Amino acid sequence: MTERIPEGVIERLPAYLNILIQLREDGVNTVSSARLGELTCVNPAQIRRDLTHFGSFGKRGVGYDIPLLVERIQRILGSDHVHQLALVGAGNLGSAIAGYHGLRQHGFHVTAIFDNDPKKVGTSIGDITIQPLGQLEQSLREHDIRIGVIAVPPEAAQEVTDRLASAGVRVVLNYTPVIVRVPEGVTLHNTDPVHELLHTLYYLSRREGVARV
Amino acid sequence: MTERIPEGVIERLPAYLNILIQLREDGVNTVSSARLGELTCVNPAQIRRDLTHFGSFGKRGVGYDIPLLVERIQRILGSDHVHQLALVGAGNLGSAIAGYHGLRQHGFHVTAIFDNDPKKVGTSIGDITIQPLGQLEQSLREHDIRIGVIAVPPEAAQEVTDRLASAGVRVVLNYTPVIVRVPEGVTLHNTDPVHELLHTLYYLSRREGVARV
DNA sequence: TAGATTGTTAATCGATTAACAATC
DNA sequence: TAGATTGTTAATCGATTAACAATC
Repeated sequence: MTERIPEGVIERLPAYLNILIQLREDGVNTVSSARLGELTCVNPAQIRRDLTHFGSFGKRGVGYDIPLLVERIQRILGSDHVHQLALVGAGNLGSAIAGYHGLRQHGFHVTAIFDNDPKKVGTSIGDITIQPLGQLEQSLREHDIRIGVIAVPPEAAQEVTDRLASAGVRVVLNYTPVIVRVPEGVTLHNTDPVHELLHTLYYLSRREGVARV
Repeated sequence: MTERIPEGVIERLPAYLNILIQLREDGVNTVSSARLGELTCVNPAQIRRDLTHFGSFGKRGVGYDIPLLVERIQRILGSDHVHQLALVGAGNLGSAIAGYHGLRQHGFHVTAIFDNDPKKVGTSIGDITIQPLGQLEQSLREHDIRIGVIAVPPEAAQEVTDRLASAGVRVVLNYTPVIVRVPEGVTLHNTDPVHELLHTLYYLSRREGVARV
């Protein structure tokens, strides 16, 4: 299976997974590509096409077994096992992220939280004790953490990114509005609400667009 | 100019804008499509192509005038004037959003904040006083607010969405992990950090991908 | 067996890119 | 004038979709 998988496919898999998990929670056992297409706003033919990149998971005349498909997609994405995650910044945003239910649901576990506010260090969010920034490198190496989430004030973003990267982090999720640079081999995700709002705005001002994004 | 603009173009404009604003702040006056392409990780030909959908803003042999291009893109997107925004939920996440610098920078103004915790009602975030949820409809109509941001606990997400929509909101930005339904004519944006993490995970587990997303 | 729905191929569609003439 | 870089066309590429045979 050395075939190259198109980006678009990988981007849609989490959307399928979300709906499938919700269906599973509702006790539904089987779903057709037609129904899944409705729920995800994706063309049914495309869903079938997407899945065939990884194998054939359905039963003709019946549809897809939901628990099985969930499992398969999770294995494809790598969310079938726990991923440890370091959170830098324990302000409002950091606290919100640490408490976010969806993370846990998909196998992400906040293992370490850092902040350089002495008032916060030593206190806890959930069951994680906030550590001083100085311990970042040591702690990351100790737990072999590969994913870092940045929720610090903008001016600290680049420095924190650099330190995360040099401590072995492979994926950086940047929640600040600053554009940070990452070294080769590190994947950067910018989560900028404004970016999306601007995008929507275009359609809003045109009185167009019912696009679900 | 009744030409249909491809989605992809509209999605890239905010990225151009972000870089252009940053360049402008750095005092740079002119940029070529080649340089802008480098900074945004977009093919220069594509940038030029994208812009021609709206006119021709550059000077051959010279490049693009940054202040002018910023202005043009802002006008295209509709971020050249202030947009009022209602925030529902004043917990950690809500507070983080209210204090987010990038919003203001792009002309978004948090006009009203709602929460149903009596301890929070009456207190302020920045210079906005938190109102009880009961005042949502009245307050939205009064200020003619078209954009709503949901930062409430998951179980309240759908109800709040419904109320926002029926009070005239046209764009809903959903920060909860719940899938909410919106009526026809309302644009929904889901901001789900897990979605992105899962996407990245795929490349991480394959030791591939340096994709900047 | 009849009905349903997948997996897969082939056709369509649109987006990206390369190339270059226009022009600053 | 020479060099640079746009605007635009045409070629490439890839992704989406329709259609249908396979099969549950």
